[in-house]
Amino acid sequence: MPELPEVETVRRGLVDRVVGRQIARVVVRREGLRFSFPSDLKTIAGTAIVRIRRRAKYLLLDLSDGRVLLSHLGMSGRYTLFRAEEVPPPDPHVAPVDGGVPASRFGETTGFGGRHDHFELVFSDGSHAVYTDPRRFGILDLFAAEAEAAHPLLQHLGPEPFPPWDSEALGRVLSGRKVSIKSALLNQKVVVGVGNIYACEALHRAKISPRRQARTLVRKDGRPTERLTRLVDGIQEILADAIDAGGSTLNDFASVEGAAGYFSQQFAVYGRAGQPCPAAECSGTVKRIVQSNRSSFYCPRCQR
DNA sequence: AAGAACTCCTGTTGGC
DNA sequence: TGCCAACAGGAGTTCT
Repeated sequence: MPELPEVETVRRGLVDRVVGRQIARVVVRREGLRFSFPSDLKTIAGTAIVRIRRRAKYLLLDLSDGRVLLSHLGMSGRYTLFRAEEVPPPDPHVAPVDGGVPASRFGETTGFGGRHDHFELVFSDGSHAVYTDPRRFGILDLFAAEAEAAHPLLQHLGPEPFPPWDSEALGRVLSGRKVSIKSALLNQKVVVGVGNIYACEALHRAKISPRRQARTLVRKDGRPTERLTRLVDGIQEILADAIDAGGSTLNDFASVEGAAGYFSQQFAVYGRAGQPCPAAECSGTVKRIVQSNRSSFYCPRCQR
């Protein structure tokens, strides 16, 4: 589910509700997600969350003892926050897990003790943050702040898709590359934060075929083409629109759950195979193809 | 070396 | 109605 705008929306929701809180306890309900949970995860008890940053699609929670808790939502991860008074009553028929909050008979719907609630942070004021991830593609890691720059998941990441990043920067990376522009956009070494959906949408806005070779967007002298300029504009516009859409629902803690999902307005092409291209003056039909094992949606008529 | 394909997992959807 | 294959999604790993 989450691409950069969704992760940013979750970050903002968490900032409002957990920055400044002290972690009283960590409840772990399974071994790990994609990777095992860090063996010292429970040692974050007693620290406070002092800041929450985002890098690419990673959330970075700065702890008061100088360590960083890294969280990636994978494809189905979400956080649900409960105030102390919202914690559901324990079900006497269900044994507590890990000495933590007993599973509730409401667990499946509230996020408490549900089958995919893998860990939770219990704060000293009695509130909770529950991490739920049915597909378990998420990642959790813990390391000292000084180790961040060399972290294997972070050190090879490309630039954030916002200024000063621009078409010249993107052009330098794409020069000579034969890979399709769509696949290039999904490569986090090229630019971070753009996932399958927004890559399709940005290419549609820029009227560029996802099949076009990346190198054809760069002139021989290394300068960006008009297409490349349109593409960077398209990426930045759609990400900004999506963040705004997420932000508009932030009052409600539901957005922290990720329930807001992708910003709700209709996508122009994503998931719309067989439907008419919504671009002005275009009479084409949206088509679905597979690139690098991922679905691409585009209009062969207006996207060249 | 670059690019494509495969892999992890599970809930949902579409076709027969 | 029931069964099952296909699909979705991020990114590390493996293959070509």
